Amino acid sequence: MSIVTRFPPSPTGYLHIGGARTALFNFLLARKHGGRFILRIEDTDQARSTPEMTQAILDGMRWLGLAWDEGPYLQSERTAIYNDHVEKLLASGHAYYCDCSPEEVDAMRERARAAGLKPKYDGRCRERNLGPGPDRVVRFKTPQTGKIVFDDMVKGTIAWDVQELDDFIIRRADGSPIYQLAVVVDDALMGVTHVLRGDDHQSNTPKQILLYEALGYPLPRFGHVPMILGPDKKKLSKRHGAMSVMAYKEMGFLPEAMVNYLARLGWAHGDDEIFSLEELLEKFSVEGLGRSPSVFDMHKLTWVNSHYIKTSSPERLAPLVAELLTPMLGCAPDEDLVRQVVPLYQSRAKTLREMAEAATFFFVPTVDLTYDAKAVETHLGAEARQHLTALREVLAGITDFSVPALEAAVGAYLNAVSKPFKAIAQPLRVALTGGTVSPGLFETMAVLGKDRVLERLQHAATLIPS
RNA sequence: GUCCCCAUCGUCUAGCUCGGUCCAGGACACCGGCCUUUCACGCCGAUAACAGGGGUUCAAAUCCCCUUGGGGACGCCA
Repeated sequence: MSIVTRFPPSPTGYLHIGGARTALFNFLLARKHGGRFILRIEDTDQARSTPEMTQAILDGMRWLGLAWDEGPYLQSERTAIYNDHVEKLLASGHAYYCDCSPEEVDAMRERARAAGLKPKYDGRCRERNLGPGPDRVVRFKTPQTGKIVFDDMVKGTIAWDVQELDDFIIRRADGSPIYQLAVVVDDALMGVTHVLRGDDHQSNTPKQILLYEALGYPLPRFGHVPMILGPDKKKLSKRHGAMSVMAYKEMGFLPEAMVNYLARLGWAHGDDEIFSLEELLEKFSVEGLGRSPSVFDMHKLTWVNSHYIKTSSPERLAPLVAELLTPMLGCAPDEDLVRQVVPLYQSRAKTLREMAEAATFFFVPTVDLTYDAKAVETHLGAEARQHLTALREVLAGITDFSVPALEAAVGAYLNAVSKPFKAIAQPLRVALTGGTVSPGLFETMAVLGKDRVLERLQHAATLIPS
């Protein structure tokens, strides 16, 4: 049997961490078995759905590399299909019209809650045989006795007493379908065989199973993955900071790092930690999914990201860093220079943004270079001035600015004045970079180039009071 | 409140299906040390968990029950 999965986000928000992980799992499940992965936009709530969010979700999916095979389908364009099904349900006696006002229903729920019972609609319109009319919703006629049992792909057998359910609405008074109806109809019609979704949908499953049965459609397999929690162990939400997957792009995370981290949140394959998308395709299986909620850990995400930064080619990283650098510099940096700078930071930066920020001194003109006052004060004194001036002459005399040549030249100077490298390292660094932290000095000088090195040495000398 | 689900280091987790090989393994973080021109990287090392209580059994992290704790759901949202 061919597997068909889907990811059905609601365009009422961005593609967030939890949604992205669900999408990933569904993508992997389908692709691993040569099946199809469908993207469907659940915008039946016209009041809260926006095209901008749909676009944002698509952008997020693309950034992560989660290519869908079908869709995106828009539920808002399928109203007629849902209505056909509502009519079928009405005709077969599985549904009925109800004219209770929202206030009346609220009151019922309130009473039930006060009595220590589960808040439910009491079914008072069940046998009234109401026809269509304004302000009338359609409710599903939930069986009054029985159990619904299903075998969850991740949690095993789950059972519900049908008495926990009430006659839920399947079509609004304005004629639009409710989620429960729309998902079932679409999943059935689109041939979805496996529904992997968040835990928060677990309680919807019995209702949906009832709908499948009433409609005479075959049931898919359901699987509910636990929620992703914030550091406070509460459901991850905006309170916990960046939720949009694209926000992580802005923060300098690589999509492959995001995918890798997300995959490991709630899923494991032995002790393995690093997975490319290809490896995930090969190793993913629902058996590896965990049953308990997991906490989103920025530290580990960052570590995964630093791993990919270290192992990616400078060619891959350079354009991404340039993109981040542009707004910081006010203009696009020289791509070739970026390519030379990136390797110096691959083991030093944990995010691309960090890399861009740390490397700005390579790109700003010497006159605009910011010198850290504290650094200048502690490292640029009278003695430093002498060394820097002398070093400038030494360096002016060589044409080969390769790392070994620079090492040799500086080494010879140090020998002549019998000083250890330590004596000039920090002054040199401050003079060249404006601060006390940078990649290795010789690499830095090599990339900076002769002209700018001499320029900065001269400029730095002017900062030292004589 | 009612119902559903869950429960191994601070965090992600392996182990649980087929109880012994687990005085519980890996990773991140944290803390030490080494390396060293700064910062990183790298390497070495340390601290750290089977929620509690009952069973079953020769033997339980692994099976059963209860308690506690956590999460989710109870919408004319999805």
